[in-house]
Amino acid sequence: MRNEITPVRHGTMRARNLAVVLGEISRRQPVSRARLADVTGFTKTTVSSLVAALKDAGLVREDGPVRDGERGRPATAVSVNGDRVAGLGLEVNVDYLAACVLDLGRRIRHRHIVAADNRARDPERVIGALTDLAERAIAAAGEQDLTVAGAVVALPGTLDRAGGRVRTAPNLGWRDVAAGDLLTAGLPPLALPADQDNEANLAALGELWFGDGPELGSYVHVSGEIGVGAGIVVDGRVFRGAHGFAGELGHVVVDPAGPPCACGGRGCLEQVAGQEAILRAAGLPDVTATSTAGPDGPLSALVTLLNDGDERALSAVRRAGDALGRALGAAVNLLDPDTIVLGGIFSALAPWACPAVEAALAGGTGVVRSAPPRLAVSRLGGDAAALGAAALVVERVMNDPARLLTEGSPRPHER
Amino acid sequence: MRNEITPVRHGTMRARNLAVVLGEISRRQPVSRARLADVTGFTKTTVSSLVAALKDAGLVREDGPVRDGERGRPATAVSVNGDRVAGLGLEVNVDYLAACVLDLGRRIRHRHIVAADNRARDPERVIGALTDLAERAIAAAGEQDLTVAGAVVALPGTLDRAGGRVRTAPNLGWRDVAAGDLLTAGLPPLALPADQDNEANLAALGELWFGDGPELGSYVHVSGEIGVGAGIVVDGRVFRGAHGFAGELGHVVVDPAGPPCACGGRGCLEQVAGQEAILRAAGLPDVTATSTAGPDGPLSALVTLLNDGDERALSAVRRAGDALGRALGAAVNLLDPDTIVLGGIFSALAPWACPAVEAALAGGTGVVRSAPPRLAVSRLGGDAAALGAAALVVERVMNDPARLLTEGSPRPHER
DNA sequence: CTCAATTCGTTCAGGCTCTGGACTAATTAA
DNA sequence: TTAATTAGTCCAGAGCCTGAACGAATTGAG
Repeated sequence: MRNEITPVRHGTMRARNLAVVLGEISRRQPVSRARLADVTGFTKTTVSSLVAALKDAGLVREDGPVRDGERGRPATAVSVNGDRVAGLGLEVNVDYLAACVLDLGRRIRHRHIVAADNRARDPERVIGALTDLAERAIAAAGEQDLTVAGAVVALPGTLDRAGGRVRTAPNLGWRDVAAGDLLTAGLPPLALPADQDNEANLAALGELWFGDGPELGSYVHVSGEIGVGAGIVVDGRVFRGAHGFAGELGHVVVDPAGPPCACGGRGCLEQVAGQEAILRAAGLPDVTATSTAGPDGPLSALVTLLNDGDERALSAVRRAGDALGRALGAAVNLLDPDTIVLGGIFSALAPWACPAVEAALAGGTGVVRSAPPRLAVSRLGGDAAALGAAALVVERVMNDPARLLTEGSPRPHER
Repeated sequence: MRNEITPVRHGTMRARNLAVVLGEISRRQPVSRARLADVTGFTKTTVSSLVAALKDAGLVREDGPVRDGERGRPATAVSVNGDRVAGLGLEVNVDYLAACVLDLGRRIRHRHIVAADNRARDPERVIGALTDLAERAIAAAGEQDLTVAGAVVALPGTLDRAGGRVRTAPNLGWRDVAAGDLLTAGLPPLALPADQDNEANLAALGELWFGDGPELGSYVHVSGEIGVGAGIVVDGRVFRGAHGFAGELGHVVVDPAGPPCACGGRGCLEQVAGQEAILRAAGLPDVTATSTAGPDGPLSALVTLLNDGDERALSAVRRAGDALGRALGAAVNLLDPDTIVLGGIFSALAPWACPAVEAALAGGTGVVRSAPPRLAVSRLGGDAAALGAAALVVERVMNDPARLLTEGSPRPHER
């Protein structure tokens, strides 16, 4: 339970230092060995040795001599090599499947979204279709001479990550599905084990890497589609809580006298600001089952109404924004983020919802903190979670490149 | 912003491994070197060398041979030596000051609480009085042959921990006070730098070490006195958020139409479940300025009424419990703790407040998580934060014993 | 009582990784 | 052409962990 401090051996030391140097290269590229020695505190000897190992693994590249205008021998520029290793991100959502291949240089090399009504299908069938998508993505990566180092799947539900199982995914109708096993069975063996994570967490990570990223600092990323979820990122890491269920913003109660929720509570945020609730309040049919599947599908009608100034639609969105702002007020008091990021359906509705969100937020977060958190809107599309999943694989490679050096054989004695 | 991976050298490796072994000794004491080699994965040689270093520093002790009933050479039992090093915990609160000396074996060696109305006094005077208390504590430690390795101060307000400053402590009337400098100036130099932290965070840590501790896992510890605060502990570590203001449970809005709060919001939990609000609702005068200062002072009248079955008092506490439960519901959804611990004034009121808290909590935390969080009541007294502060010093020694080995000289290149 | 078996802890050679000074390489300024 | 400057490599050395061998202390069988 207590945070474990693990033994360190020479191998561990080497592995960590490889990560240190790789990280510094990524942050400052192109960069010379001499400068790396400066910023890391290593000797030039050590830096040379570490860079050589990274170069052998294809993670890093020499770009040729560079003179800085100063005198002295010109430096050899070292950069991350984006052309050898990539991460695969996968996403299962209610009305689509998505795959995304991201190279070490954080360039998207392949991206594919397939509309599919996954509510109507068996979990096995869905994972089967996802595996097909993954195989095509791996093939596409291979054609670009990229090796896929690992895969992460984004799933809309509560997970038992250690066991590789989906506990419940209410919007998919799943219950205790061994998604991890099903997926690994269908995939060629990768250097890193396949992993899964909550869609909201991964969408938040997608924002970190592809949105306004580093400027955001610590933030809460709201990512509603059918349900309403939030990914909490503190210092670049996802906060998961004790069992991985942190960030369940959708079931924060915003109106104790409100309508009952499937979760057993009353007046959950999801019942007021979820996609179906907003559509209903705006007088639109619940179109989730119609042909316009895929990201942003069911919302287009609502956006049209809003653009036309339809009063009922506007008030529905305002009411949702107010409820969202109040729930976020609690999140701000409890989690102390720098920024709130609106993603999912709320990024499309932001022009109309933001004022209400901001007002409610300001009313609930007092002078305790010096500045109220900023409110930002995500510019990422519907497959933010797939992007985040791929980015997570890339991040893992960057944080422990040694795993790719030892050619697949697991590192000794990790306890 | 991103979590930094720091370079590892031989010295770092050694330092971490010392911590590994010391931690394992603490967890399993008395324990043989052979068993330590088993559980850590180190060779017997390495364990012997690490234990020898810890023994030289006085952190560890050999207890003589022990036969396990099995055959073979009997083992030499190794245990944490609680008789050489200690941590000092200090606490400034509205109506008292406290100090506490805790040895490495987690035994309390000295404990002193002084009632004092700190609202009426200059910050310099308060810190001065605290320094006196600290000096007496250090002297008391010295008489028991204990070296005080470091000190941590618990303060009821928002802090700039890096700068050693109190930003605001509304209940003390402090604003931008350089508490860290004032304290270090008055104290003899210690091996570890003096540090400060929020009272709620440290009270939560106190619960971890002295309450039901390890069983709690991840938990939210409510610690209201004048204000209402919460310390969030995940896997044995305090969660602080981006600026260290996480856990501001007192300013979660529980009634948007409620009374205005000093923080600028309306209907904050503190306005309904804070000590003054409860006393007022129960028809009691606000006695915080009277002579009954010190922990639990102003509450005794209320507890008497509750024991007498006074309907007005009972309903006031029920209403507070309901509000607290609703705010905690949001905390559970966002933070996903195993347990909620009621401390501060709520531990005294628990018999009457718990049913309401539990009911409200159950209504706001649905089936998303498999089991609702347990509700526990702290058995710690008013100086829980001072205990937690001292425990934090001890924890730091345990997590990095090497700092005490190198005789005060700071370790090289920590960047 | 003696000897084999067993377990504990130490000793010593060896290997991995970082350090630090010396050295070579490549360039600019005089 | 030469001195100065900066980049990167080489090589001996030191710190720390590993692993096999060994002495120490005890139990149980003969």
